[in-house]
Amino acid sequence: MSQPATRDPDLTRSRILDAALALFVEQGPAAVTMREIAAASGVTKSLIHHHFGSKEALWTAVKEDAFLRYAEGQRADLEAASAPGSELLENSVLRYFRFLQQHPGVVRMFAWAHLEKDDSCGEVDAALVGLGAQRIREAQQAGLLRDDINPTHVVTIFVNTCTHWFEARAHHAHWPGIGSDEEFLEDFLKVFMAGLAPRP
Amino acid sequence: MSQPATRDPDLTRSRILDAALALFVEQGPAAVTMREIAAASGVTKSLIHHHFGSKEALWTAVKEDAFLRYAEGQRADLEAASAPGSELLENSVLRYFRFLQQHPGVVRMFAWAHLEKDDSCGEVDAALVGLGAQRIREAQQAGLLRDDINPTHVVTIFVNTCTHWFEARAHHAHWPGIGSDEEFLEDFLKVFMAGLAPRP
DNA sequence: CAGGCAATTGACCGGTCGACCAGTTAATTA
DNA sequence: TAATTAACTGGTCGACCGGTCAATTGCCTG
Repeated sequence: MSQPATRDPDLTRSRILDAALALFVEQGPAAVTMREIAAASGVTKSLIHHHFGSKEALWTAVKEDAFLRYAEGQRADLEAASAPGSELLENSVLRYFRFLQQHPGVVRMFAWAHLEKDDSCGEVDAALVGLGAQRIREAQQAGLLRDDINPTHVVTIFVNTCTHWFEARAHHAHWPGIGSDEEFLEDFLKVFMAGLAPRP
Repeated sequence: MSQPATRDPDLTRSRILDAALALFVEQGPAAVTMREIAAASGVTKSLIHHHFGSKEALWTAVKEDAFLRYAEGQRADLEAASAPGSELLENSVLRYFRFLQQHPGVVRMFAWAHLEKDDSCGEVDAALVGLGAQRIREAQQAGLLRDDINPTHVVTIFVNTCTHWFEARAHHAHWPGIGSDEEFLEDFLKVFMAGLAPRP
């Protein structure tokens, strides 16, 4: 454990956070040891305690960091996409699906947090969901989507479907006749969009 | 740890399995100790090793037992419901939603299995999904449902939505405007059924 | 009723865990 | 440059982990 050329506590902190994130996401908080994290981040175990206090506190910091980055990425995506009206929802689903496809760690992170009943992670995206729901409400008022559905539930439906698709991938692989990511996404979008079309 | 009135290895085994299931579901396999399981099941730690060999083997046995009971319950439900045609799908969704609502442990059990990439649990319900998909295919051929959607994907969509609803309950609680179990179920069914209605 | 065998026990093992602490080293400040 | 503070290290602690083992107990069979 040779000393770094120059001391940089911020860099050290982020190195620890990165290594811890990778291990926690993969094995879950209970299965990871401080020794593993120390080895993976090239730092002594004592130094982790110095910076974060305890394993519990480190896990909390890792979660906060990860969810913050997730929320920022999603918000950037959401604000960049200013396509108006009817295609906005379809694009949102597509964007969210692609995001999870490219960030499998995020899905696992949420799953660990849910299992330990950590509801703090829900606060980070409450604003995002609120914003999405608002846009859906506007589309409803413009007559582009049926208006007898709670807008928040519209968001919840596609978030649940997409998230669980990636969470249970290995499980679903055994199901007869199941298709690829692309085939499933296409089918889901067909059903979802048709289900939300304005009623005659 | 007084000896039981009469020796009954089968009862002992099932007592251990029950106690282990409760603890594993609650805390996850890595966080539970053999000593906890022993205390909860009123049995010595050595006896658990005698009957199951190791913690790993016990966890496997617990999963097999739980998923088997799950699959049996679902199959019974599915066969009992012989309502023909268009209402069959809606009833399936309702039945699945109610089942998860009444068996929160099942949701967590699947989540733990998914996180450790255990795909063996997917084998237990492959047959169920196949059966469900077959019924949907029949409804498609009878013109009761649109036929341009993969029937397995139809099952996957509602399974994902319902499962994740209960898995992420605490998380969603922070989302603005979100409704109760009943309100969400109603909205989902509206979108889902309308999305699957035959195309004009 | 004798004797074999599985169920069951409590004591014990080596190993690893998270945490702590005294000491050293480098940057910062006055 | 002297003093102060914070980053960083290696060693160590008690607790607890999963697993083993010899000994005991009760059931079943011949």
